[in-house]
Amino acid sequence: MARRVTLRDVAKDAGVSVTTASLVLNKRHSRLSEETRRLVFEAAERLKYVPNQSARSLVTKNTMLVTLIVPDIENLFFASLARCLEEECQQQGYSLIIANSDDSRETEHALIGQIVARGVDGVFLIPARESFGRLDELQADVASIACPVTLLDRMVTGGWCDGVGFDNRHGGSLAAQCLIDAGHTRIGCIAGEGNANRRRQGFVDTLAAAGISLDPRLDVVGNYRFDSGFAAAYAMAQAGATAVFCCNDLMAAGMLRRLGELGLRVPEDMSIIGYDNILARFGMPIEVTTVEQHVESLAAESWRMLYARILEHAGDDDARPWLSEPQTKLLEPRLINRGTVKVLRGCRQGEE
Amino acid sequence: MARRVTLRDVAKDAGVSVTTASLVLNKRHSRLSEETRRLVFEAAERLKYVPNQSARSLVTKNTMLVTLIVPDIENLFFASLARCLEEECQQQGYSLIIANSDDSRETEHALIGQIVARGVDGVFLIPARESFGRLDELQADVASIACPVTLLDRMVTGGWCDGVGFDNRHGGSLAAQCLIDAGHTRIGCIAGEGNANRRRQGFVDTLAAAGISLDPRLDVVGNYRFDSGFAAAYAMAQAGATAVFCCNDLMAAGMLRRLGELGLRVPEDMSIIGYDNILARFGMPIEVTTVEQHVESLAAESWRMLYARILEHAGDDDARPWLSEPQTKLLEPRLINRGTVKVLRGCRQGEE
DNA sequence: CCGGATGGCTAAATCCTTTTAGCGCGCGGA
DNA sequence: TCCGCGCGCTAAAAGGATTTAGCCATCCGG
Repeated sequence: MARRVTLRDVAKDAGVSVTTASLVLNKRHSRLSEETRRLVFEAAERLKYVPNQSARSLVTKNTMLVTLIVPDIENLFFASLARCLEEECQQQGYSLIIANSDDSRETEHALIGQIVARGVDGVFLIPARESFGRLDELQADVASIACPVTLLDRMVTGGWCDGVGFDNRHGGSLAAQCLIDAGHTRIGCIAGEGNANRRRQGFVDTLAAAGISLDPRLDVVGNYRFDSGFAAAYAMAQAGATAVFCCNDLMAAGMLRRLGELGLRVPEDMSIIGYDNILARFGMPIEVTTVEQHVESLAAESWRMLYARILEHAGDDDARPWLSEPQTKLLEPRLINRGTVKVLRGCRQGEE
Repeated sequence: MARRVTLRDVAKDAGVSVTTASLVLNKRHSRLSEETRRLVFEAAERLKYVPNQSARSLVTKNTMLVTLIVPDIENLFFASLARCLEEECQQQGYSLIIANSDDSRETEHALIGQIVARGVDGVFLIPARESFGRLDELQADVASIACPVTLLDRMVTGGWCDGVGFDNRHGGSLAAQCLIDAGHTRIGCIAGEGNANRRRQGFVDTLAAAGISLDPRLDVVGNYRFDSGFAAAYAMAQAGATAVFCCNDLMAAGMLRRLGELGLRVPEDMSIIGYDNILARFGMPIEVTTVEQHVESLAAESWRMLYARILEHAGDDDARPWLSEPQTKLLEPRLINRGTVKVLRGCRQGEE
């Protein structure tokens, strides 16, 4: 293969030393004449010089690579997140390696091993579900990574690692408040493991504060997928719920569909609140009142945090910087009203 | 930062030369005593040695990185594909960098520039929509890449570059045959740019061969998204179609939903065929007869092709290997019957 | 006229591996 | 005795950048 153009070639062509060429091209022109700079740039241009990233990494010790470990990119929320993160990284010249842990502790462990070997500059980690109960293993793995790590969306409040996520309890409470304000009292909820459960918690607490309790028959466990919303719809309607809080939009979509099949109208016969506001991004403009998690913000905020760490890390010769004082940032979700919550007669509030 | 353990450290610890250590660890034990090998392995183990990939890349000239340029990872089909490709690559020890072109020619161009700079070992490229009409630019970009490139899903039959995709015309023809066999004659189609249009072509041709023509009012242009299926449903029903071919499942889902709202039953009042069979992977088990594109096969096949090229490429000192004779592989889609096509009375075929 | 500062540039060291070329030794055959 | 060979191992080069230390003029102030 025709050898690639090296810096030496450029230097020779420009009639200067390799050092000078490097200095010019990296804009480190401490004291270089305009003339010399022009010569080097022209030579580089003419020869179509592209620096060898491996060689550069070898000496600068940064690879301009960031890894994202995601449980499953085939999850709409994570797909969106990956998209936004990639954009953020790209803007600063970093490339994003994406790897799926498949929610498996073992796979996650293996991937982290690879990361160590490859020596990336930073890591976004969305812990696998299987790591929830195996915190010590996860921590050990993270500790073995020689570059900054930021936890995303899950397990972010541990305080042992940088983390950015959403305030799920507060999101649940927003949903509850919306239903309370609309005068609902027979309310259902379909939750699920992890964050969904936190949403449910905020939801339940807020209802309780308003003197409303969740009928156990209306308090079901979902799986974040369309089918569990679909499956739960009938029982909800049967049990006489007037409103249901679905802990993500996909379950809400399943429920909407099933209700439609059952001949029930939303919101006339049943009010629905979803969570995520992710469907629209995928060309599925399901009209449902929902608690939005602004993915762009999550991506921007976490990159900001990781990038800052990467910069710190570069200029240090001692300990792991982010072990010093891990940061946690919780973003606030926001209710988006799309009219699938019916205001019950005689229960209007706030308006005269 | 505590300097990472290098090969020199291992060698010193094991009491051998760096060369020997390298030889042992890379399993190139041409002629090394069992004893020496043990020593080196133990030292490496003890010191937790991890080779520096940058240094290795510098000399071996391969980075163990593969890039996937995808128009938009927030497209269900591409998300699935990315997932599968990542798995394939991972298995051979390669990491996958994912970058979104956003269907923009300019972004694609910029990304390819980065690829050249980073020097990855292989590239999966799903061309941006904007590149469809600017083939020469795309070709120039691809030619500038110094490693094997495989086109995926789009523009794969050009013959100027390796490519793997599905036979879209044939897929369309499968859909048509299904409807013909069921005795439908007033048939609608919602297509779209690119592959959808190829599917439509196969569909139309096969219908024509059976003496059926598509009413122009029933021949609409979609955008691959839920909403365009949703929007087209009413017109289809109005115009008296008994069956509609939706060129992807998302449009089929939109149509199903709208038909439901209109009080029309599927398949009793309207038969529907989708395309992709992608929704189930995302937890949306929409029951619709569809033409399946087996994503795993696409991923496996394209990785096989790319990997073979990477191996060729490694051992060559001359021309670009894949310029010699580009390969094209078309995979066959498959009809999955899920009962959303009604067999019209008096038109049964094949069964007695 | 001299010493020191400064401007413009470069030689050489360094980063860490892989890989090539070959060294020294013991042994078997001539 | 000597040659050649295979074995086990290693010194040194190569790979392409960044970075440190410093050289040589010129210029300015005293």
